[in-house]
Amino acid sequence: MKRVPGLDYDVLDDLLGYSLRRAQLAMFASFDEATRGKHLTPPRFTALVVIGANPGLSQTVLGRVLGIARSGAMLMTDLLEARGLVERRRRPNDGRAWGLHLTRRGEQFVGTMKRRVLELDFKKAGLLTRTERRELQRLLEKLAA
Amino acid sequence: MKRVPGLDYDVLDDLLGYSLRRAQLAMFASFDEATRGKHLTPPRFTALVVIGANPGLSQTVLGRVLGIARSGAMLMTDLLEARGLVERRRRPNDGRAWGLHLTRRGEQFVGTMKRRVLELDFKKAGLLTRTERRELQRLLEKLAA
DNA sequence: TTGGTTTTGTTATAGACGATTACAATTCAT
DNA sequence: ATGAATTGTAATCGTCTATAACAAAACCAA
Repeated sequence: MKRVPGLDYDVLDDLLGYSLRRAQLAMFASFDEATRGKHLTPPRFTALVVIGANPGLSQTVLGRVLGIARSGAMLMTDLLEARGLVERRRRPNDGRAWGLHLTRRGEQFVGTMKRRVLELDFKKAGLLTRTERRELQRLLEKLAA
Repeated sequence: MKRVPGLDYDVLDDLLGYSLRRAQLAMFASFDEATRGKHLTPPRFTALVVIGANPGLSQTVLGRVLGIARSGAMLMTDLLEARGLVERRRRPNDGRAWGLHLTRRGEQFVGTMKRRVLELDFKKAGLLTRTERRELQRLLEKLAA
Protein backbone atom coordinates (compact mmCIF):
# COMPACT_ATOMS: atom_id res chain seq x y z
CA MET A 1 0.00 0.00 0.00
CA LYS A 2 2.21 2.72 -1.33
CA ARG A 3 1.51 6.19 -0.10
CA VAL A 4 -0.38 8.24 -2.66
CA PRO A 5 1.74 11.33 -3.33
CA GLY A 6 0.15 14.72 -2.91
CA LEU A 7 -2.63 13.40 -0.71
CA ASP A 8 -3.43 14.73 2.73
CA TYR A 9 -3.56 11.87 5.24
CA ASP A 10 -4.76 14.16 7.98
CA VAL A 11 -4.99 12.53 11.37
CA LEU A 12 -3.95 9.12 10.07
CA ASP A 13 -0.30 10.09 10.33
CA ASP A 14 -0.70 10.62 14.05
CA LEU A 15 -2.29 7.27 14.74
CA LEU A 16 -0.07 4.52 15.99
CA GLY A 17 -2.56 2.02 14.65
CA TYR A 18 -2.12 3.33 11.14
CA SER A 19 1.67 3.34 11.35
CA LEU A 20 1.48 -0.26 12.49
CA ARG A 21 -0.73 -1.18 9.58
CA ARG A 22 1.65 0.37 7.08
CA ALA A 23 4.66 -1.37 8.58
CA GLN A 24 2.80 -4.65 8.68
CA LEU A 25 2.00 -4.41 5.00
CA ALA A 26 5.69 -3.97 4.30
CA MET A 27 6.49 -7.10 6.29
CA PHE A 28 3.68 -8.93 4.57
CA ALA A 29 5.36 -8.24 1.26
CA SER A 30 8.47 -9.95 2.60
CA PHE A 31 6.44 -12.93 3.71
CA ASP A 32 4.90 -13.09 0.28
CA GLU A 33 8.28 -13.11 -1.36
CA ALA A 34 9.54 -15.82 0.96
CA THR A 35 6.58 -18.09 0.30
CA ARG A 36 5.85 -17.32 -3.34
CA GLY A 37 4.10 -20.20 -5.06
CA LYS A 38 3.83 -22.28 -1.89
CA HIS A 39 0.22 -21.39 -1.17
CA LEU A 40 1.06 -20.21 2.30
CA THR A 41 -0.59 -17.40 4.21
CA PRO A 42 0.43 -16.02 7.59
CA PRO A 43 -2.29 -18.00 9.41
CA ARG A 44 -1.31 -21.21 7.64
CA PHE A 45 2.33 -20.62 8.42
CA THR A 46 1.47 -19.95 12.04
CA ALA A 47 -0.57 -23.13 12.22
CA LEU A 48 2.22 -25.26 10.79
CA VAL A 49 4.86 -23.77 13.06
CA VAL A 50 2.73 -24.17 16.17
CA ILE A 51 1.75 -27.73 15.33
CA GLY A 52 5.40 -28.53 14.73
CA ALA A 53 6.45 -27.09 18.06
CA ASN A 54 3.51 -28.56 19.99
CA PRO A 55 2.72 -31.94 18.48
CA GLY A 56 -0.58 -33.41 19.56
CA LEU A 57 -2.40 -30.16 20.20
CA SER A 58 -6.12 -30.07 19.53
CA GLN A 59 -8.05 -28.16 16.91
CA THR A 60 -9.67 -26.10 19.62
CA VAL A 61 -6.30 -24.89 20.87
CA LEU A 62 -5.20 -24.24 17.31
CA GLY A 63 -8.22 -22.03 16.87
CA ARG A 64 -7.34 -20.14 20.02
CA VAL A 65 -3.79 -19.58 18.80
CA LEU A 66 -5.02 -18.23 15.49
CA GLY A 67 -7.77 -16.21 17.10
CA ILE A 68 -10.52 -17.86 15.07
CA ALA A 69 -13.53 -20.05 15.82
CA ARG A 70 -13.27 -23.83 16.17
CA SER A 71 -15.02 -24.36 12.87
CA GLY A 72 -12.36 -22.29 11.12
CA ALA A 73 -9.55 -24.25 12.74
CA MET A 74 -11.18 -27.36 11.40
CA LEU A 75 -11.27 -26.07 7.82
CA MET A 76 -7.63 -25.06 8.17
CA THR A 77 -6.79 -28.55 9.40
CA ASP A 78 -8.71 -30.08 6.49
CA LEU A 79 -6.67 -28.02 4.07
CA LEU A 80 -3.31 -28.85 5.58
CA GLU A 81 -4.24 -32.52 5.84
CA ALA A 82 -5.35 -32.62 2.21
CA ARG A 83 -1.94 -31.26 1.27
CA GLY A 84 -0.25 -34.00 3.22
CA LEU A 85 1.44 -31.67 5.68
CA VAL A 86 -0.56 -32.46 8.82
CA GLU A 87 -2.31 -35.52 10.14
CA ARG A 88 -4.92 -36.13 12.81
CA ARG A 89 -4.13 -38.89 15.24
CA ARG A 90 -6.50 -40.40 17.76
CA ARG A 91 -5.75 -39.65 21.34
CA PRO A 92 -5.59 -42.58 23.72
CA ASN A 93 -7.07 -40.74 26.68
CA ASP A 94 -9.60 -38.52 24.95
CA GLY A 95 -11.92 -39.89 22.32
CA ARG A 96 -13.28 -36.49 21.41
CA ALA A 97 -10.22 -34.51 20.43
CA TRP A 98 -7.77 -35.27 17.68
CA GLY A 99 -4.09 -34.68 18.16
CA LEU A 100 -2.50 -32.71 15.35
CA HIS A 101 0.94 -33.71 14.06
CA LEU A 102 3.16 -32.78 11.17
CA THR A 103 3.78 -35.52 8.66
CA ARG A 104 7.35 -36.18 7.62
CA ARG A 105 6.70 -34.14 4.53
CA GLY A 106 5.15 -31.44 6.68
CA GLU A 107 8.21 -31.23 8.88
CA GLN A 108 10.49 -30.85 5.93
CA PHE A 109 8.27 -28.23 4.36
CA VAL A 110 7.94 -26.21 7.55
CA GLY A 111 11.68 -26.38 8.12
CA THR A 112 12.38 -24.88 4.73
CA MET A 113 9.69 -22.25 5.08
CA LYS A 114 10.86 -21.20 8.53
CA ARG A 115 14.32 -20.58 7.19
CA ARG A 116 13.07 -18.58 4.23
CA VAL A 117 10.56 -16.52 6.16
CA LEU A 118 13.12 -15.73 8.83
CA GLU A 119 15.66 -14.78 6.21
CA LEU A 120 13.36 -12.39 4.38
CA ASP A 121 12.02 -10.98 7.65
CA PHE A 122 15.55 -10.15 8.73
CA LYS A 123 16.37 -8.77 5.33
CA LYS A 124 13.47 -6.35 5.48
CA ALA A 125 14.33 -5.52 9.06
CA GLY A 126 17.81 -4.84 7.73
CA LEU A 127 16.61 -1.32 7.18
CA LEU A 128 17.14 -1.04 10.93
CA THR A 129 20.30 -1.41 12.96
CA ARG A 130 20.45 -4.33 15.34
CA THR A 131 19.83 -2.02 18.27
CA GLU A 132 16.84 -0.47 16.55
CA ARG A 133 15.36 -3.85 15.77
CA ARG A 134 15.63 -4.98 19.35
CA GLU A 135 14.16 -1.72 20.56
CA LEU A 136 11.30 -2.00 18.08
CA GLN A 137 10.48 -5.51 19.18
CA ARG A 138 10.58 -4.48 22.80
CA LEU A 139 8.17 -1.59 22.23
CA LEU A 140 5.80 -3.76 20.22
CA GLU A 141 5.77 -6.38 22.94
CA LYS A 142 4.98 -3.69 25.45
CA LEU A 143 2.04 -2.52 23.38
CA ALA A 144 0.65 -6.00 22.89
CA ALA A 145 0.84 -6.95 26.54
CA MET B 1 -5.47 -12.73 20.22
CA LYS B 2 -4.29 -13.47 23.68
CA ARG B 3 -1.21 -15.58 23.96
CA VAL B 4 -2.00 -19.18 24.85
CA PRO B 5 -0.08 -19.99 28.03
CA GLY B 6 2.21 -22.98 28.02
CA LEU B 7 2.46 -23.07 24.26
CA ASP B 8 5.71 -22.98 22.32
CA TYR B 9 5.59 -20.25 19.68
CA ASP B 10 8.91 -21.34 18.23
CA VAL B 11 10.24 -19.07 15.55
CA LEU B 12 7.22 -16.79 15.62
CA ASP B 13 8.69 -14.88 18.54
CA ASP B 14 11.68 -13.94 16.42
CA LEU B 15 9.67 -12.61 13.51
CA LEU B 16 9.14 -8.90 13.33
CA GLY B 17 6.08 -9.56 11.23
CA TYR B 18 4.48 -11.53 14.03
CA SER B 19 5.29 -8.93 16.68
CA LEU B 20 3.71 -6.34 14.44
CA ARG B 21 0.58 -8.40 14.06
CA ARG B 22 0.21 -8.82 17.79
CA ALA B 23 0.70 -5.13 18.44
CA GLN B 24 -1.72 -4.27 15.69
CA LEU B 25 -4.40 -6.44 17.23
CA ALA B 26 -3.97 -4.56 20.48
CA MET B 27 -4.45 -1.27 18.69
CA PHE B 28 -7.40 -2.67 16.83
CA ALA B 29 -9.06 -3.34 20.16
CA SER B 30 -8.68 0.34 20.97
CA PHE B 31 -10.18 1.30 17.65
CA ASP B 32 -13.07 -1.00 18.36
CA GLU B 33 -13.69 0.58 21.71
CA ALA B 34 -13.55 4.07 20.22
CA THR B 35 -16.07 3.25 17.49
CA ARG B 36 -18.32 0.79 19.27
CA GLY B 37 -21.79 0.74 17.78
CA LYS B 38 -20.92 3.15 14.98
CA HIS B 39 -20.43 0.48 12.33
CA LEU B 40 -16.97 1.70 11.51
CA THR B 41 -14.00 -0.36 10.43
CA PRO B 42 -10.44 0.84 9.88
CA PRO B 43 -10.89 1.01 6.10
CA ARG B 44 -14.16 2.94 6.46
CA PHE B 45 -12.57 5.31 8.90
CA THR B 46 -9.64 5.80 6.56
CA ALA B 47 -11.96 6.50 3.66
CA LEU B 48 -13.94 9.10 5.59
CA VAL B 49 -10.83 10.86 6.87
CA VAL B 50 -9.21 10.97 3.45
CA ILE B 51 -12.35 12.19 1.72
CA GLY B 52 -12.68 14.85 4.37
CA ALA B 53 -9.13 16.03 3.90
CA ASN B 54 -9.20 15.78 0.10
CA PRO B 55 -12.66 16.74 -1.06
CA GLY B 56 -13.44 15.91 -4.66
CA LEU B 57 -11.13 12.94 -4.97
CA SER B 58 -12.19 10.11 -7.27
CA GLN B 59 -13.16 6.57 -6.44
CA THR B 60 -10.09 5.32 -8.25
CA VAL B 61 -7.81 7.33 -5.98
CA LEU B 62 -9.79 6.21 -2.96
CA GLY B 63 -9.17 2.63 -3.98
CA ARG B 64 -5.47 3.34 -4.30
CA VAL B 65 -5.37 4.85 -0.82
CA LEU B 66 -7.10 1.83 0.66
CA GLY B 67 -5.06 -0.60 -1.38
CA ILE B 68 -8.11 -2.23 -2.95
CA ALA B 69 -9.53 -2.54 -6.46
CA ARG B 70 -11.73 0.12 -8.02
CA SER B 71 -14.78 -2.10 -7.67
CA GLY B 72 -14.23 -2.32 -3.93
CA ALA B 73 -13.87 1.44 -3.60
CA MET B 74 -17.20 1.72 -5.33
CA LEU B 75 -18.95 -0.59 -2.88
CA MET B 76 -17.40 1.35 -0.03
CA THR B 77 -18.69 4.58 -1.54
CA ASP B 78 -22.15 3.07 -1.97
CA LEU B 79 -22.19 2.15 1.69
CA LEU B 80 -21.06 5.54 2.94
CA GLU B 81 -23.46 7.30 0.60
CA ALA B 82 -26.36 5.12 1.76
CA ARG B 83 -25.56 6.18 5.31
CA GLY B 84 -25.68 9.80 4.31
CA LEU B 85 -22.05 10.50 5.14
CA VAL B 86 -20.63 10.92 1.66
CA GLU B 87 -21.99 12.19 -1.63
CA ARG B 88 -20.90 11.92 -5.25
CA ARG B 89 -20.82 15.16 -7.15
CA ARG B 90 -20.38 15.53 -10.88
CA ARG B 91 -17.14 17.04 -12.01
CA PRO B 92 -17.32 19.93 -14.46
CA ASN B 93 -14.19 18.98 -16.36
CA ASP B 94 -14.42 15.17 -16.35
CA GLY B 95 -17.66 13.40 -17.14
CA ARG B 96 -16.30 10.02 -16.17
CA ALA B 97 -15.19 10.50 -12.60
CA TRP B 98 -17.27 11.47 -9.60
CA GLY B 99 -15.90 13.78 -6.97
CA LEU B 100 -16.37 12.46 -3.44
CA HIS B 101 -17.37 14.84 -0.68
CA LEU B 102 -18.49 14.57 2.92
CA THR B 103 -22.03 15.67 3.62
CA ARG B 104 -22.59 18.03 6.51
CA ARG B 105 -23.60 15.06 8.59
CA GLY B 106 -20.51 13.21 7.41
CA GLU B 107 -18.24 16.04 8.49
CA GLN B 108 -19.75 16.11 11.92
CA PHE B 109 -19.54 12.35 12.28
CA VAL B 110 -15.93 12.18 11.12
CA GLY B 111 -14.98 15.00 13.44
CA THR B 112 -16.34 13.14 16.43
CA MET B 113 -14.81 9.85 15.40
CA LYS B 114 -11.39 11.38 14.78
CA ARG B 115 -11.36 12.75 18.28
CA ARG B 116 -12.40 9.47 19.84
CA VAL B 117 -10.06 7.29 17.81
CA LEU B 118 -7.15 9.60 18.54
CA GLU B 119 -8.00 9.62 22.21
CA LEU B 120 -8.14 5.84 22.52
CA ASP B 121 -5.06 5.40 20.35
CA PHE B 122 -3.10 7.67 22.65
CA LYS B 123 -4.52 5.97 25.69
CA LYS B 124 -3.32 2.58 24.49
CA ALA B 125 -0.01 4.09 23.51
CA GLY B 126 0.10 5.42 27.04
CA LEU B 127 1.83 2.21 27.92
CA LEU B 128 4.82 3.93 26.36
CA THR B 129 6.57 7.10 27.36
CA ARG B 130 6.40 10.00 24.95
CA THR B 131 9.96 9.33 23.83
CA GLU B 132 9.20 5.67 23.26
CA ARG B 133 6.13 6.49 21.24
CA ARG B 134 8.04 8.84 18.98
CA GLU B 135 10.82 6.33 18.58
CA LEU B 136 8.35 3.58 17.76
CA GLN B 137 6.65 5.66 15.13
CA ARG B 138 10.01 6.57 13.63
CA LEU B 139 11.08 2.94 13.36
CA LEU B 140 7.75 1.89 11.87
CA GLU B 141 7.97 4.63 9.29
CA LYS B 142 11.47 3.46 8.42
CA LEU B 143 10.20 -0.07 7.90
CA ALA B 144 7.29 0.97 5.73
CA ALA B 145 9.34 3.21 3.48
C1' DT C 1 -23.77 -45.39 39.22
C1' DT C 2 -26.45 -41.97 37.17
C1' DG C 3 -27.92 -37.87 35.11
C1' DG C 4 -26.82 -33.23 33.85
C1' DT C 5 -23.05 -30.21 32.14
C1' DT C 6 -19.04 -29.28 29.42
C1' DT C 7 -15.86 -30.04 25.77
C1' DT C 8 -14.69 -31.37 21.05
C1' DG C 9 -15.26 -32.01 16.37
C1' DT C 10 -18.26 -31.48 12.74
C1' DT C 11 -21.75 -29.70 9.36
C1' DA C 12 -24.50 -26.21 7.38
C1' DT C 13 -25.37 -21.59 6.52
C1' DA C 14 -24.60 -16.85 6.06
C1' DG C 15 -22.03 -12.52 5.69
C1' DA C 16 -18.05 -9.42 4.82
C1' DC C 17 -14.62 -8.37 1.81
C1' DG C 18 -11.75 -8.41 -2.02
C1' DA C 19 -10.31 -9.88 -6.91
C1' DT C 20 -11.27 -10.45 -11.67
C1' DT C 21 -13.60 -9.71 -15.81
C1' DA C 22 -16.31 -7.34 -18.97
C1' DC C 23 -18.63 -3.26 -20.60
C1' DA C 24 -20.18 1.61 -21.73
C1' DA C 25 -19.19 6.37 -21.45
C1' DT C 26 -15.84 9.74 -21.55
C1' DT C 27 -11.39 11.74 -22.20
C1' DC C 28 -6.83 11.83 -24.09
C1' DA C 29 -3.18 11.54 -27.50
C1' DT C 30 -1.23 11.59 -31.85
C1' DA D 1 -10.62 11.75 -36.31
C1' DT D 2 -9.59 7.61 -34.52
C1' DG D 3 -7.45 4.35 -31.45
C1' DA D 4 -5.87 4.03 -26.56
C1' DA D 5 -6.50 4.92 -21.82
C1' DT D 6 -9.38 6.10 -17.77
C1' DT D 7 -13.50 5.83 -14.88
C1' DG D 8 -17.42 3.93 -12.91
C1' DT D 9 -20.26 0.05 -12.79
C1' DA D 10 -22.21 -4.70 -12.72
C1' DA D 11 -21.77 -9.58 -12.31
C1' DT D 12 -19.42 -13.34 -10.52
C1' DC D 13 -16.29 -15.89 -7.80
C1' DG D 14 -13.22 -17.24 -3.95
C1' DT D 15 -11.54 -16.84 0.70
C1' DC D 16 -12.13 -16.32 5.27
C1' DT D 17 -14.81 -15.85 9.34
C1' DA D 18 -18.83 -16.26 12.47
C1' DT D 19 -22.92 -18.49 14.27
C1' DA D 20 -25.91 -22.15 15.33
C1' DA D 21 -27.03 -26.78 15.93
C1' DC D 22 -25.81 -31.57 16.72
C1' DA D 23 -23.59 -36.15 18.28
C1' DA D 24 -20.07 -38.34 20.79
C1' DA D 25 -17.18 -38.40 24.55
C1' DA D 26 -15.63 -36.83 29.02
C1' DC D 27 -16.44 -34.83 33.36
C1' DC D 28 -18.75 -33.94 37.64
C1' DA D 29 -21.86 -33.99 41.51
C1' DA D 30 -24.82 -36.33 44.44
